Amino acid sequence: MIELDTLDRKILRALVEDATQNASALGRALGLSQPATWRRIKRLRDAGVIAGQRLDLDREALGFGVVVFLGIKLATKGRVSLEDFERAVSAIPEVQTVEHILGVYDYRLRIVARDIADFERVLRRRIMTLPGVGDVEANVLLSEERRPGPIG
Amino acid sequence: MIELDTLDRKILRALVEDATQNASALGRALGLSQPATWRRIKRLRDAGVIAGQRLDLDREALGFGVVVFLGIKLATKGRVSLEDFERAVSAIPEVQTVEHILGVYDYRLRIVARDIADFERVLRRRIMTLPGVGDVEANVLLSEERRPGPIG
DNA sequence: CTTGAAAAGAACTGCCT
DNA sequence: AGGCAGTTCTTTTCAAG
Repeated sequence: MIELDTLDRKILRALVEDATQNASALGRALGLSQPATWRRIKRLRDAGVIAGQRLDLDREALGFGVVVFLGIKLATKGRVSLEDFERAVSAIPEVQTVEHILGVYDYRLRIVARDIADFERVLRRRIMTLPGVGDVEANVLLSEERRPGPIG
Repeated sequence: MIELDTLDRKILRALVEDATQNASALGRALGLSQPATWRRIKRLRDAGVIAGQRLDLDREALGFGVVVFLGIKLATKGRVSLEDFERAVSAIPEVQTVEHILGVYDYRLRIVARDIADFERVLRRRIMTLPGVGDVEANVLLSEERRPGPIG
Protein backbone atom coordinates (compact mmCIF):
# COMPACT_ATOMS: atom_id res chain seq x y z
CA MET A 1 0.00 0.00 0.00
CA ILE A 2 1.39 3.39 -1.08
CA GLU A 3 1.89 6.38 1.19
CA LEU A 4 -0.02 9.49 0.14
CA ASP A 5 0.63 13.02 1.30
CA THR A 6 -1.76 15.95 1.29
CA LEU A 7 -0.81 16.96 -2.24
CA ASP A 8 -1.45 13.48 -3.61
CA ARG A 9 -4.88 13.50 -2.03
CA LYS A 10 -5.69 16.88 -3.49
CA ILE A 11 -4.65 15.66 -6.92
CA LEU A 12 -6.81 12.56 -6.65
CA ARG A 13 -9.81 14.53 -5.43
CA ALA A 14 -9.47 16.98 -8.29
CA LEU A 15 -9.12 14.29 -10.94
CA VAL A 16 -11.99 12.20 -9.62
CA GLU A 17 -14.18 15.23 -10.21
CA ASP A 18 -12.73 16.11 -13.61
CA ALA A 19 -10.08 14.04 -15.32
CA THR A 20 -9.75 16.39 -18.31
CA GLN A 21 -7.51 18.76 -16.34
CA ASN A 22 -3.91 18.56 -17.41
CA ALA A 23 -0.88 18.51 -15.17
CA SER A 24 -0.02 22.15 -15.71
CA ALA A 25 -3.47 23.54 -14.85
CA LEU A 26 -3.78 21.23 -11.88
CA GLY A 27 -0.30 22.12 -10.70
CA ARG A 28 -1.09 25.81 -10.95
CA ALA A 29 -4.12 25.32 -8.70
CA LEU A 30 -1.99 23.49 -6.13
CA GLY A 31 1.13 25.62 -6.33
CA LEU A 32 3.17 22.93 -8.09
CA SER A 33 5.05 22.96 -11.35
CA GLN A 34 3.85 20.97 -14.31
CA PRO A 35 6.57 18.27 -14.13
CA ALA A 36 6.15 17.84 -10.38
CA THR A 37 2.42 17.40 -10.77
CA TRP A 38 2.90 15.05 -13.69
CA ARG A 39 5.36 12.88 -11.77
CA ARG A 40 2.95 12.56 -8.87
CA ILE A 41 0.14 11.51 -11.18
CA LYS A 42 2.39 8.96 -12.85
CA ARG A 43 3.45 7.63 -9.48
CA LEU A 44 -0.19 7.22 -8.44
CA ARG A 45 -0.99 5.52 -11.72
CA ASP A 46 1.96 3.13 -11.42
CA ALA A 47 1.02 2.31 -7.83
CA GLY A 48 -2.38 1.14 -9.03
CA VAL A 49 -4.25 3.76 -7.04
CA ILE A 50 -5.71 5.06 -10.28
CA ALA A 51 -7.74 2.22 -11.75
CA GLY A 52 -8.89 3.91 -14.93
CA GLN A 53 -10.56 6.83 -16.58
CA ARG A 54 -14.14 6.74 -17.71
CA LEU A 55 -16.44 8.92 -19.73
CA ASP A 56 -19.52 10.22 -17.98
CA LEU A 57 -22.56 10.28 -20.23
CA ASP A 58 -25.59 12.50 -19.85
CA ARG A 59 -28.37 9.91 -19.87
CA GLU A 60 -31.01 12.61 -20.20
CA ALA A 61 -29.41 13.92 -23.37
CA LEU A 62 -29.45 10.39 -24.75
CA GLY A 63 -33.16 10.10 -24.06
CA PHE A 64 -32.91 7.85 -21.01
CA GLY A 65 -34.56 9.82 -18.24
CA VAL A 66 -35.52 7.04 -15.86
CA VAL A 67 -33.23 5.23 -13.44
CA VAL A 68 -34.61 2.58 -11.09
CA PHE A 69 -32.76 0.61 -8.45
CA LEU A 70 -33.95 -2.92 -7.94
CA GLY A 71 -33.20 -4.97 -4.86
CA ILE A 72 -33.54 -8.64 -5.71
CA LYS A 73 -33.77 -11.72 -3.53
CA LEU A 74 -33.12 -15.04 -5.16
CA ALA A 75 -35.55 -17.86 -4.49
CA THR A 76 -32.75 -20.44 -4.72
CA LYS A 77 -29.21 -19.63 -3.73
CA GLY A 78 -26.83 -22.38 -4.76
CA ARG A 79 -23.61 -21.60 -6.58
CA VAL A 80 -25.26 -22.47 -9.88
CA SER A 81 -28.16 -20.14 -9.15
CA LEU A 82 -25.85 -17.17 -8.64
CA GLU A 83 -23.93 -17.88 -11.81
CA ASP A 84 -27.09 -18.43 -13.86
CA PHE A 85 -28.54 -15.21 -12.54
CA GLU A 86 -25.41 -13.17 -13.20
CA ARG A 87 -25.04 -14.53 -16.71
CA ALA A 88 -28.65 -13.73 -17.56
CA VAL A 89 -28.43 -10.26 -16.04
CA SER A 90 -25.31 -9.46 -18.04
CA ALA A 91 -27.28 -9.93 -21.25
CA ILE A 92 -29.73 -7.13 -20.44
CA PRO A 93 -28.48 -3.86 -21.96
CA GLU A 94 -30.63 -1.71 -19.67
CA VAL A 95 -28.71 -2.97 -16.64
CA GLN A 96 -25.96 -0.49 -15.89
CA THR A 97 -24.71 -1.90 -12.60
CA VAL A 98 -24.84 -5.33 -11.01
CA GLU A 99 -23.99 -5.39 -7.34
CA HIS A 100 -23.73 -8.66 -5.51
CA ILE A 101 -24.53 -7.80 -1.93
CA LEU A 102 -24.90 -9.38 1.49
CA GLY A 103 -27.84 -8.36 3.59
CA VAL A 104 -31.53 -7.94 3.04
CA TYR A 105 -31.18 -8.52 -0.72
CA ASP A 106 -28.87 -10.64 -2.82
CA TYR A 107 -28.42 -8.30 -5.77
CA ARG A 108 -28.91 -4.70 -6.50
CA LEU A 109 -29.39 -3.60 -10.11
CA ARG A 110 -29.30 -0.14 -11.60
CA ILE A 111 -31.74 -0.05 -14.51
CA VAL A 112 -31.72 2.74 -17.10
CA ALA A 113 -34.83 3.26 -19.25
CA ARG A 114 -36.30 5.86 -21.59
CA ASP A 115 -39.40 6.43 -19.48
CA ILE A 116 -41.66 4.62 -17.07
CA ALA A 117 -43.40 2.70 -19.86
CA ASP A 118 -40.02 1.56 -21.10
CA PHE A 119 -39.05 0.57 -17.59
CA GLU A 120 -42.21 -1.50 -17.23
CA ARG A 121 -41.29 -3.37 -20.39
CA VAL A 122 -37.80 -4.12 -19.04
CA LEU A 123 -39.20 -5.19 -15.69
CA ARG A 124 -41.85 -7.53 -17.10
CA ARG A 125 -39.97 -9.05 -19.98
CA ARG A 126 -36.40 -8.98 -18.73
CA ILE A 127 -36.19 -8.83 -14.96
CA MET A 128 -39.15 -10.92 -13.84
CA THR A 129 -38.11 -13.68 -16.23
CA LEU A 130 -34.60 -13.95 -14.78
CA PRO A 131 -33.77 -17.39 -13.37
CA GLY A 132 -34.39 -17.71 -9.65
CA VAL A 133 -35.84 -14.28 -8.97
CA GLY A 134 -37.73 -14.05 -5.68
CA ASP A 135 -38.66 -10.77 -3.99
CA VAL A 136 -38.05 -7.55 -5.90
CA GLU A 137 -37.89 -4.10 -4.35
CA ALA A 138 -37.89 -0.98 -6.52
CA ASN A 139 -36.74 2.57 -5.87
CA VAL A 140 -36.94 5.29 -8.48
CA LEU A 141 -34.01 7.69 -8.61
CA LEU A 142 -35.02 11.30 -8.07
CA SER A 143 -31.61 12.91 -7.82
CA GLU A 144 -28.09 11.84 -7.13
CA GLU A 145 -24.92 13.36 -5.79
CA ARG A 146 -21.52 11.76 -6.30
CA ARG A 147 -18.63 12.67 -4.07
CA PRO A 148 -14.95 11.70 -4.11
CA GLY A 149 -15.27 9.56 -1.00
CA PRO A 150 -12.48 9.03 1.50
CA ILE A 151 -8.92 9.15 0.12
CA GLY A 152 -5.94 8.00 2.14
CA MET B 1 -31.87 15.45 -28.76
CA ILE B 2 -29.05 14.43 -31.08
CA GLU B 3 -29.18 11.62 -33.64
CA LEU B 4 -26.59 8.90 -33.12
CA ASP B 5 -25.52 6.32 -35.67
CA THR B 6 -23.84 2.99 -35.01
CA LEU B 7 -20.36 4.50 -35.08
CA ASP B 8 -21.25 7.13 -32.50
CA ARG B 9 -22.58 4.43 -30.21
CA LYS B 10 -19.46 2.36 -30.59
CA ILE B 11 -17.33 5.37 -29.75
CA LEU B 12 -19.36 6.13 -26.63
CA ARG B 13 -19.29 2.52 -25.47
CA ALA B 14 -15.53 2.39 -25.91
CA LEU B 15 -14.91 5.65 -24.07
CA VAL B 16 -17.24 4.83 -21.20
CA GLU B 17 -15.05 1.78 -20.58
CA ASP B 18 -11.75 3.57 -21.06
CA ALA B 19 -11.45 7.29 -21.69
CA THR B 20 -7.68 7.26 -22.02
CA GLN B 21 -7.89 6.03 -25.63
CA ASN B 22 -7.08 8.74 -28.12
CA ALA B 23 -8.87 9.47 -31.37
CA SER B 24 -6.33 7.71 -33.56
CA ALA B 25 -6.29 4.43 -31.61
CA LEU B 26 -10.06 4.43 -31.31
CA GLY B 27 -10.43 5.24 -34.99
CA ARG B 28 -8.13 2.40 -35.92
CA ALA B 29 -10.30 -0.03 -33.99
CA LEU B 30 -13.40 1.22 -35.80
CA GLY B 31 -11.92 1.64 -39.28
CA LEU B 32 -11.99 5.42 -39.13
CA SER B 33 -9.28 8.01 -39.57
CA GLN B 34 -8.06 10.09 -36.64
CA PRO B 35 -9.75 13.34 -37.74
CA ALA B 36 -13.05 11.62 -38.49
CA THR B 37 -13.06 10.01 -35.05
CA TRP B 38 -12.03 13.25 -33.42
CA ARG B 39 -14.80 15.18 -35.16
CA ARG B 40 -17.39 12.69 -33.95
CA ILE B 41 -16.15 12.92 -30.39
CA LYS B 42 -16.21 16.70 -30.54
CA ARG B 43 -19.74 16.62 -31.92
CA LEU B 44 -20.85 14.36 -29.06
CA ARG B 45 -19.16 16.61 -26.54
CA ASP B 46 -20.73 19.75 -28.00
CA ALA B 47 -24.15 18.10 -28.04
CA GLY B 48 -23.85 17.55 -24.29
CA VAL B 49 -24.02 13.78 -24.58
CA ILE B 50 -20.63 13.58 -22.91
CA ALA B 51 -21.06 15.04 -19.45
CA GLY B 52 -17.52 14.71 -18.20
CA GLN B 53 -14.53 12.53 -17.58
CA ARG B 54 -13.71 11.07 -14.20
CA LEU B 55 -10.87 9.18 -12.63
CA ASP B 56 -11.64 5.75 -11.29
CA LEU B 57 -9.81 4.99 -8.06
CA ASP B 58 -8.91 1.58 -6.71
CA ARG B 59 -10.41 1.76 -3.23
CA GLU B 60 -8.65 -1.44 -2.17
CA ALA B 61 -5.27 0.04 -3.07
CA LEU B 62 -6.14 3.06 -0.95
CA GLY B 63 -6.92 0.84 2.03
CA PHE B 64 -10.70 1.12 1.85
CA GLY B 65 -11.90 -2.41 1.40
CA VAL B 66 -15.45 -2.13 2.70
CA VAL B 67 -18.44 -0.68 0.84
CA VAL B 68 -21.89 -0.72 2.41
CA PHE B 69 -25.15 0.48 0.92
CA LEU B 70 -27.57 2.01 3.35
CA GLY B 71 -31.26 2.45 2.65
CA ILE B 72 -32.63 5.18 4.89
CA LYS B 73 -36.18 6.18 5.76
CA LEU B 74 -36.68 9.57 7.26
CA ALA B 75 -38.86 9.86 10.35
CA THR B 76 -40.08 13.30 9.29
CA LYS B 77 -40.37 14.29 5.66
CA GLY B 78 -41.00 18.00 5.27
CA ARG B 79 -39.00 20.11 2.86
CA VAL B 80 -36.80 21.28 5.70
CA SER B 81 -36.15 17.70 6.80
CA LEU B 82 -34.86 16.72 3.38
CA GLU B 83 -32.58 19.74 3.18
CA ASP B 84 -31.27 19.26 6.71
CA PHE B 85 -30.58 15.63 6.01
CA GLU B 86 -28.83 16.29 2.72
CA ARG B 87 -26.68 19.02 4.19
CA ALA B 88 -25.61 16.82 7.10
CA VAL B 89 -24.90 13.87 4.82
CA SER B 90 -22.73 15.99 2.56
CA ALA B 91 -20.40 16.66 5.45
CA ILE B 92 -19.52 12.97 5.92
CA PRO B 93 -16.42 12.13 3.89
CA GLU B 94 -17.15 8.38 3.93
CA VAL B 95 -20.33 8.96 1.92
CA GLN B 96 -19.49 8.46 -1.73
CA THR B 97 -22.98 8.62 -3.21
CA VAL B 98 -26.22 10.19 -2.05
CA GLU B 99 -29.26 9.02 -3.96
CA HIS B 100 -32.60 10.62 -3.28
CA ILE B 101 -35.10 7.95 -4.21
CA LEU B 102 -38.80 7.28 -4.33
CA GLY B 103 -40.02 3.94 -3.06
CA VAL B 104 -39.41 1.83 -0.01
CA TYR B 105 -36.64 4.14 1.20
CA ASP B 106 -36.05 7.86 0.98
CA TYR B 107 -32.29 7.85 0.50
CA ARG B 108 -29.65 5.41 -0.48
CA LEU B 109 -26.06 6.04 0.62
CA ARG B 110 -22.89 4.37 -0.56
CA ILE B 111 -20.48 4.26 2.37
CA VAL B 112 -16.78 3.54 1.93
CA ALA B 113 -14.77 2.40 4.97
CA ARG B 114 -11.40 0.83 5.76
CA ASP B 115 -12.90 -2.26 7.36
CA ILE B 116 -15.96 -3.38 9.27
CA ALA B 117 -14.76 -1.78 12.50
CA ASP B 118 -14.30 1.50 10.66
CA PHE B 119 -17.75 1.12 9.14
CA GLU B 120 -19.25 0.61 12.58
CA ARG B 121 -17.67 3.84 13.72
CA VAL B 122 -19.16 5.71 10.74
CA LEU B 123 -22.55 4.14 11.28
CA ARG B 124 -22.74 4.90 14.99
CA ARG B 125 -21.18 8.32 15.09
CA ARG B 126 -22.13 9.73 11.70
CA ILE B 127 -25.14 8.02 10.22
CA MET B 128 -27.29 7.28 13.25
CA THR B 129 -26.87 10.86 14.43
CA LEU B 130 -28.14 12.36 11.18
CA PRO B 131 -31.23 14.56 11.61
CA GLY B 132 -34.50 12.74 11.02
CA VAL B 133 -33.16 9.25 10.43
CA GLY B 134 -35.77 6.52 10.81
CA ASP B 135 -35.35 2.97 9.51
CA VAL B 136 -31.95 1.97 8.18
CA GLU B 137 -31.27 -1.02 5.96
CA ALA B 138 -27.72 -2.19 5.24
CA ASN B 139 -26.25 -4.29 2.45
CA VAL B 140 -22.55 -5.08 2.23
CA LEU B 141 -21.03 -5.01 -1.25
CA LEU B 142 -19.44 -8.33 -2.24
CA SER B 143 -18.67 -7.62 -5.89
CA GLU B 144 -19.76 -5.21 -8.52
CA GLU B 145 -19.94 -5.08 -12.31
CA ARG B 146 -20.36 -1.83 -14.22
CA ARG B 147 -21.64 -1.85 -17.77
CA PRO B 148 -22.08 0.93 -20.34
CA GLY B 149 -25.86 0.80 -20.13
CA PRO B 150 -28.17 1.59 -23.04
CA ILE B 151 -26.92 4.15 -25.56
CA GLY B 152 -29.18 5.70 -28.17
C1' DC C 1 11.89 20.50 -5.57
C1' DT C 2 12.63 23.91 -9.65
C1' DT C 3 13.26 25.86 -14.70
C1' DG C 4 14.16 25.25 -19.58
C1' DA C 5 14.45 22.77 -23.63
C1' DA C 6 13.81 19.13 -26.83
C1' DA C 7 11.28 15.10 -28.72
C1' DA C 8 7.02 12.75 -29.26
C1' DG C 9 2.39 12.59 -29.69
C1' DA C 10 -2.20 14.27 -29.72
C1' DA C 11 -5.41 17.77 -31.07
C1' DC C 12 -7.16 20.72 -34.45
C1' DT C 13 -7.69 22.95 -39.42
C1' DG C 14 -8.29 23.28 -44.41
C1' DC C 15 -8.87 21.20 -48.52
C1' DC C 16 -10.24 17.61 -51.42
C1' DT C 17 -13.07 13.22 -52.74
C1' DA D 1 -20.02 12.11 -44.52
C1' DG D 2 -14.55 10.55 -44.82
C1' DG D 3 -9.40 10.91 -45.85
C1' DC D 4 -4.90 13.29 -46.26
C1' DA D 5 -1.52 16.53 -45.07
C1' DG D 6 -0.07 19.98 -42.42
C1' DT D 7 -0.04 23.16 -38.20
C1' DT D 8 -0.46 23.98 -33.40
C1' DC D 9 -0.61 22.66 -28.87
C1' DT D 10 0.15 19.48 -25.02
C1' DT D 11 2.38 15.86 -23.02
C1' DT D 12 6.46 13.55 -21.85
C1' DT D 13 11.25 13.09 -21.08
C1' DC D 14 15.74 14.84 -20.00
C1' DA D 15 19.49 18.03 -18.36
C1' DA D 16 20.95 21.00 -14.94
C1' DG D 17 20.45 23.94 -10.72
